[in-house]
Amino acid sequence: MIQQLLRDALAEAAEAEGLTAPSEIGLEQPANRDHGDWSSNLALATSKQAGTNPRELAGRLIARLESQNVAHVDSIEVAGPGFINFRLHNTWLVEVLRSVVAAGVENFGSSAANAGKSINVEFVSANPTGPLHAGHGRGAVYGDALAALLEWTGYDVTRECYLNDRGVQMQVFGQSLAARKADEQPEEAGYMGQYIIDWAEEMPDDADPIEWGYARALQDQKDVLASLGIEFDVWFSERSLVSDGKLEASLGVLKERGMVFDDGGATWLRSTDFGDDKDRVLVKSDGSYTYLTPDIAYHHDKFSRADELVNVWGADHHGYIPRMKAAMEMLGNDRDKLDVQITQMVKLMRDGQEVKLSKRTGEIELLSDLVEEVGADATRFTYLLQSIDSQQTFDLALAVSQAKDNPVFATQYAHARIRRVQVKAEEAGVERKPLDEVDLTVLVHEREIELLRVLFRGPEVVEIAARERAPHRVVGWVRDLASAVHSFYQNKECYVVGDGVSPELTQARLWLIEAARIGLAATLGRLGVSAPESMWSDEAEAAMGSDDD
RNA sequence: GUCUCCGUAGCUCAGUGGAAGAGCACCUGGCUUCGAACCAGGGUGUCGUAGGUUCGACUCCUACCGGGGACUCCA
Repeated sequence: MIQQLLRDALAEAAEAEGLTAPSEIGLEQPANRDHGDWSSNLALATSKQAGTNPRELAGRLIARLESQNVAHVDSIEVAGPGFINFRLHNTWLVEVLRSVVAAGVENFGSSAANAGKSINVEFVSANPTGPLHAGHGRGAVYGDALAALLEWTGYDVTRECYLNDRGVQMQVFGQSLAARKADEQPEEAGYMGQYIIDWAEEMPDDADPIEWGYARALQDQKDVLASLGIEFDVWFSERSLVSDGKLEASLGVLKERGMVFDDGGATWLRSTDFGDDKDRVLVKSDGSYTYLTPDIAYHHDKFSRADELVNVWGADHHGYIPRMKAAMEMLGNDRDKLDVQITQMVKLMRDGQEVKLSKRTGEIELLSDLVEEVGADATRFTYLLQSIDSQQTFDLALAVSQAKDNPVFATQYAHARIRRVQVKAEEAGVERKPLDEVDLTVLVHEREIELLRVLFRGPEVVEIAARERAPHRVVGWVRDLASAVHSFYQNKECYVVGDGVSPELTQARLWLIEAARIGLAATLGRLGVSAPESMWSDEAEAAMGSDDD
């Protein structure tokens, strides 16, 4: 690995200067290529220790480095306030290509960084009282992609969805269905959406509105999630916490430990003792539980099943975090192992107009409508485009655009273009020789180098994205890769097979595009987006074929 | 009032304490379908404001300004 090589060399140089190098020597690929291929801040970090200014120290370190004759290194220079910049021969990128091909689509970007650790990712967890809307979609796709990212880095991942299948809202849901069935308006606090009217019509006369509605809603949610390729390992029922006694058990522990008190006929959790801004009611004065109580039992149960927990919640739940963390701490769990990711709101735009998501008014943008309109790939990719920390505008027109200003299209198209070249090469009778027999050092064109440089960054991006819980970083990277593929493909000096291209160059470029294809297919696959063979539909392709005649 | 997210190019947004970015839009040139449902160039910025920490801050800390969201014996 090139970084290790350079770090070792830097450490050796520092030692020769009598310096104690930092445990992790700073080394990065500068954004600006005028600053070389790799850059280290070692001199800046140790100049105080050396008792000299960074630039002078950098000069001394460079003299040491030059005498080491480090592999791949072409030249070293001091720059800016004291950076040590390395310029490398392209030979180091040949190793990148080999490692990508060796990993293949299955293993590209994967690591064992978190091997042996289990993690539970809970997401969606929408009330089973209605269909999922477009706002839920963001959390659903984010959670699923995050789970994939975590698997990529070695975690044993459980995808889990919590079902709030008991309590007040289920009663209200059942009453609303029953009211509509009787052609009446639901009571004021009831569910007003059009779907209640539709479902009430479907509901058999003798059905229990709550149980029938629960099954109906759950199936509806499962169907739309399946259409997005999302499947859960565990559907966890809130009712089961009551029936198997886990709710009473965790409440009992809290009582035993003096974590609750009675006031006004209600039972309160002393959450302020553990960082919450108010105490919270667990058992209301009418004897019923609040939403929080079973949820505490639920999270305590999850802690018994996984080393780490991730919750994906909507922005309206952020205030809920301190009380849950407080309760987990009271029950003896490590609050820092509960990681809550908050997704900010999504605005849907169609024809420049905002589409409202309000459940109350019934003006609801269903996730199923969204998927039907733009397709599963575009839905997933678009949701994943930007950080969940910022509000998102989801442009329905852009998501289906068949042009490169649509990031989904541009990225998939890059894969299709590579496949087309590969197929054409085969049709022309050009066979790709085994990698060992191919001279990759002929890859020196700027477009080729750029492809390899992007590919090199891939695994590191995956690692950062998993740590930061930020799938959008992988999306950013795969867009960069696609862009590099398009630049390569469009460049007339970069034909893979052609009259002016030597057989040696053809072989090297066949492997180059295969490496790029691996990067695209592996990343898109993990994000749950397809890597198509062609962007044309079968019919369009047939039509084009006949045009050639 | 308290908590929280956001504030970076005209717009939409990336940015891991290290030397300000992408796409779109815009301008210039190219492109008779060949691998062009385009290509090559061009950046226009007090990184919301003011302090602080640091050799170094878009990044960390504090306060303030502006916008979104949340505060319940609701879920």
